[in-house]
Amino acid sequence: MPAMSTGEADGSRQAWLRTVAADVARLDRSSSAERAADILRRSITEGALPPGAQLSEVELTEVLEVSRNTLREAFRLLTHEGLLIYKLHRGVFVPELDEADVVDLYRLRRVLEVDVVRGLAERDPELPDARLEPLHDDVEAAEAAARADRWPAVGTANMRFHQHLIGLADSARMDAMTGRLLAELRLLFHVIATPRELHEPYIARNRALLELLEARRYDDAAANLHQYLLESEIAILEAFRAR
Amino acid sequence: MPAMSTGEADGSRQAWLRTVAADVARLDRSSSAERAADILRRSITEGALPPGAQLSEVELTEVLEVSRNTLREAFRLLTHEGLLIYKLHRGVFVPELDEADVVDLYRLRRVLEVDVVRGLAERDPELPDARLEPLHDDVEAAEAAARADRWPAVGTANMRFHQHLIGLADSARMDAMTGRLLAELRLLFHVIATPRELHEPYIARNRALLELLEARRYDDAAANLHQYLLESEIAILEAFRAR
DNA sequence: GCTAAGAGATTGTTCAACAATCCTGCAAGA
DNA sequence: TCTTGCAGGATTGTTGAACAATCTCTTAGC
Repeated sequence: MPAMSTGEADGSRQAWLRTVAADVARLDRSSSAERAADILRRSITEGALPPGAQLSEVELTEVLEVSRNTLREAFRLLTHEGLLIYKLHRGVFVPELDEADVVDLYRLRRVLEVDVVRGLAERDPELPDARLEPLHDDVEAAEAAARADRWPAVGTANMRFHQHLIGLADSARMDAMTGRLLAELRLLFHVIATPRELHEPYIARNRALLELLEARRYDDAAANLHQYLLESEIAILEAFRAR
Repeated sequence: MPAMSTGEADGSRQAWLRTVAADVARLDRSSSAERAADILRRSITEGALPPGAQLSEVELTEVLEVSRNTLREAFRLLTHEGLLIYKLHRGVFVPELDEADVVDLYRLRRVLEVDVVRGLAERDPELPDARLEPLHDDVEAAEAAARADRWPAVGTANMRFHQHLIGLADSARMDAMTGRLLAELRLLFHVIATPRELHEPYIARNRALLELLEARRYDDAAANLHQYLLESEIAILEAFRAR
């Protein structure tokens, strides 16, 4: 640990400590179970494993080159993210979400995200512009992906935008909950036939929301987001019924 | 499956199917890992395993009479409930929550619980009085436990009251989140010396809240609950600093 | 007193085996 | 034809032992 003067640079030193801690955590996360979970997570969120699919233990031990016990630990990890469900003595399956799940997920998204934005008003001075940069990057990533006609990437950028939005609240538990909610939401997207119609509207709405945040108009932003999520829920429900 | 006329009794048949499904789920939950997790969960929430304690694998395999693999699966279950934390190559520990965690937990409680109560207004007709009965039972259980000077039991009844309150929203995900939040909250209670001073105020407040709900005065109930949780957070923070 | 090497303990992972449960298909009976 | 009961095979649940990787604590050396 390098010796630094503690007075003026204390804040930057804290920041540095956090980045190092994040790096260490990233290195440490190299357990076989979590690596296997990473691969399965991608397969599920990208749709290679469709809802309702069963994951065979023996088959996956060969593909992932891990033991059955380690694989089962990976299953548990994904189970608690909502990406798999366990049926005792029958195996693990990719969940099949229905309309009630859409309503449930969106209700929680509205509650959490709107509260985060509204809560920003009370601590405006603490929020430097730099905190909004990740959101900015996500918006531009979505716009770039749309120009390249890569709609799944647009969806991914949209997810990140909302995850970063929640991140503004500095609440570890909200971050974790949102991670789960968005992962489950991705499960829904795969049963929808037209990704373009689904994801395109979000691009402009995210940018509009970001501009309200940058202007520090938090109440307007909250109202905007509330309406945004209500309409988004309706759109998904409709796409879901039309599948 | 008994044959029933599908016309008039369709609603009650659906209800019956749900109760059966719930019974089946309850029977199915008998895996060794989950049983071990149940025992450990109680030990942690009741304080037998204090915050900071390490759980040795070899020791617990003997006590719980399960293999190391099964025990580790139980650890994973509890890890994702927030009742244990994994440190790679070092083992599992009971988390030590600090003041920031109190603030975080209460922020989420306020967001979720207040939203549930406020949301009841929109579906008042669907909410029969019977739905409030569990809350009623919890209030009376708390009052009885207080008369018997059993303050930990008062705390348990209080937790159940709030879990049942969330349950009114019929949201499986809110139920799960609340279960986690309240379990973590219990972790905090054990570092506080005076359970009576901590739990006593909740008894009357819960009853007052219940009466507002029974009177269908949802907005008043929501405002009451919001203030209730704000003050409760302050009380816990003070007790925490004074430990 | 401080640093560095090593022994011992603990966790991470694998493998093979057996028990318990589920699914499938088939045959017997109403 | 439809239901019921019963194998048989396949899959999951659990165990125990073994070895590798990592951490912790003690001890030796400066």
